[in-house]
Amino acid sequence: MTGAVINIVLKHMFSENIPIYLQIMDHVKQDICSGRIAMGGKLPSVRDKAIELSVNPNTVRHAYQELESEGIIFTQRGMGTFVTEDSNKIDSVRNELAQRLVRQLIDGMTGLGFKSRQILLLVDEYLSNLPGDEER
Amino acid sequence: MTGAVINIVLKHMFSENIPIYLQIMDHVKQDICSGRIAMGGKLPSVRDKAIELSVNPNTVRHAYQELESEGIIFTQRGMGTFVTEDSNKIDSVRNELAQRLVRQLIDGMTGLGFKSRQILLLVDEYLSNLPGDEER
Amino acid sequence: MTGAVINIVLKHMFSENIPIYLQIMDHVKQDICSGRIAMGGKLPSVRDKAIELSVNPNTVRHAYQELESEGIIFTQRGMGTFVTEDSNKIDSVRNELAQRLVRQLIDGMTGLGFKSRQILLLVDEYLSNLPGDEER
Amino acid sequence: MTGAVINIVLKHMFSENIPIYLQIMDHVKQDICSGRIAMGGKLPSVRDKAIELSVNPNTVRHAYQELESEGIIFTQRGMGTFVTEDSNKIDSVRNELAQRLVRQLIDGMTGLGFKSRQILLLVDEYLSNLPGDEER
DNA sequence: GTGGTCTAGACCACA
DNA sequence: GTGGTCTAGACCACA
Repeated sequence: MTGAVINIVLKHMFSENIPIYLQIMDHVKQDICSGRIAMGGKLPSVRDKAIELSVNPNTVRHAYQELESEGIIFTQRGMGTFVTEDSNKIDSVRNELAQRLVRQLIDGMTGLGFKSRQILLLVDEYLSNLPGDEER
Repeated sequence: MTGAVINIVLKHMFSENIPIYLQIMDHVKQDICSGRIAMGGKLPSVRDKAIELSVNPNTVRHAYQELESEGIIFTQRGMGTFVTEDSNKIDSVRNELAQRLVRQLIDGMTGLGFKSRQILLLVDEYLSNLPGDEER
Repeated sequence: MTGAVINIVLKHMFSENIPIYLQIMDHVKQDICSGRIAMGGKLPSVRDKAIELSVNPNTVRHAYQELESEGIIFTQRGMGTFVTEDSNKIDSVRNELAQRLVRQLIDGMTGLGFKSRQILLLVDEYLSNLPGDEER
Repeated sequence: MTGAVINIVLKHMFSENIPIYLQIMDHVKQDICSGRIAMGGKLPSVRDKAIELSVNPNTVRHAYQELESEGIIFTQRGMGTFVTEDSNKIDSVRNELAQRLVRQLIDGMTGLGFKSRQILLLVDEYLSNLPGDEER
């Protein structure tokens, strides 16, 4: 009754407007493309991943299923879920994602009225303020 | 009755996984921030915009209402919808959007394992392949 | 371009969520019931009232028509619009309005969990803070 | 085909001239401020409330969304809608509503030509005729 | 013509 | 089951 009351509903860290299962898919793809999970390596179980992300297991399952149907991961009965060993596949995923990101940036910035030079400058500036990243 | 009938359903050009009304909001913001719609200027009517985008009027209205609640546009009963005349507001929207775009790019690329130098190179390359844009 | 820009869209003083023509009706009723416009007296023309209220003449006309259909005012071709001379009519309007106001207050306050004593206190307090009103 | 057919369309109990979603908002606020729904408690689901009120679910959703944007309630994906746990928020809502009600009464009655003493008398009289309300 | 509200009904993501 | 988005279409208030 006395003192400040704060609403604590600590949940996952996903952006509100994109389906969570899609965001999980992107995360997993990043883990694979960056090598954080090796080719042929084992993914966390649906259960564990759900706990890690504070999300319902169904949501993780949905993401894994989509990734499987895209051929990026595969499931082995009773063993778990694994990254494909097709390096071409992984490369193409990586390229697609990178393409999409760059296109989004430039389409968006152009729509806002920024010129090429200004876009490059802003990106450079933002990168300069990043911590770490020794080997630039 | 005779011969094949082909149903061509030309529809809007929206990305699949983000609510349409949010994409409309971003488009309108871009129109405003780039000056394509002047400060204080009149937006297309809900109905017209809906036709232009091949979308239900309710969806456009949803977008306009959100924009109004963000203070970027305002409505005059029976007269239409207009861009705010508060230039500070517009500037801050522009900055927010630019920030978001750059952050998305860099977070995503970093997650994929790209280094700063590579990111800048890719952006530069993409920009070089753009048509027009004389005054870079 | 420099200095603060303020959005001036000075318009009528009506509450947003109730049709303007209804609010005009209530205002006219108050003018009549309080005697500010005498029984049999002449109302401002639609045109003048519209200007006074910064409203479209159609809206005032709508209000006047409704009032006429309620028998509170009547129109004389070429002469203008006049208050009824039926004092019973006016009394009953006054009672209806007063009833409605008191009921709204008490239903609302009760819904909020206020007790009778608290309601009276709040009303009294509010009245005490009113300016003027010598002859209480 | 034989005999008279009578269509009885039992509908909600809303006043005609105020948008239904606003009336729902007020009702919910009253439920919260009076403690009929506890702080942090769960609101009826959109669907249930719609059935209870004989109203389209979209209308209830509209009301809930506005209440959420006012910070009085919040939504948890797939779980439901809940009352804020910020007691200050609730207090301020309660005060605002009470203020509005009292102001409406007094402005209206004054406009009708009632004096302070008369207003208090009428309110008192109305309260005396209420059933129940032991603990006045 | 212009925005605002409402209904009916479908489909989706999440728990 | 729960909220969110979207379509199709009707009717209203206001200018």
